[in-house]
Amino acid sequence: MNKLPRSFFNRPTLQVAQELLGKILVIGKTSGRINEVEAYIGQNDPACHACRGKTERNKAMFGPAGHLYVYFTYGMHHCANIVTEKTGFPAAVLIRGIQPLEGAEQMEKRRGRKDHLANGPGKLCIALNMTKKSHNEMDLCGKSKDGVYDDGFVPPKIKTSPRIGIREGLDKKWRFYF
DNA sequence: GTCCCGATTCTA
DNA sequence: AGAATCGGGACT
Repeated sequence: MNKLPRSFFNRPTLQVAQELLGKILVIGKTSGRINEVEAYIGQNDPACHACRGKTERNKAMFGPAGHLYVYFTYGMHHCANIVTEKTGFPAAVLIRGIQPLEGAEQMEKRRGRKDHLANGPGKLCIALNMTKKSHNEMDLCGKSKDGVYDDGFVPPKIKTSPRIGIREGLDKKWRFYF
């Protein structure tokens, strides 16, 4: 399996988002195939956390591509994104769903159930044990095994829709899944 | 310092 | 349809 290099993420976000579908996200001893993502792009995207500028929370989005942007929301959930585009341009791809591969048993334990292990951004962070404290700003293109891998899998026809759970920017169909 | 609400999830 | 639950960010 090839680990995706920083150059993969340092490209237009919509392209990165679609090409992430079918790739394998590895975090610690758990992994899964990405099957749902959303793009959040820059200061002109009203749904993007960075639309009103750089803050302590969203600063990872302004950093180099290939790093994680993990944030805490609704008082109880974490969501994980992979930063895209050049340093200084705030954009990222939210990972909304994966099909569990390695460590499924561990994921079942963390989730406390055997189904719906990682079919949502909050659930996925629980399954992979990702938190803001431990994973925000982590580099996925470094020496560590954590990262995104290509095993040659080609996803079926990609579907699109408006992004989930937002109030503005519903005109953009930046959710991709299969 | 205060106030409002969220890129969610689960249950009823 | 509604609750759970708390930190960030906009604003006083």
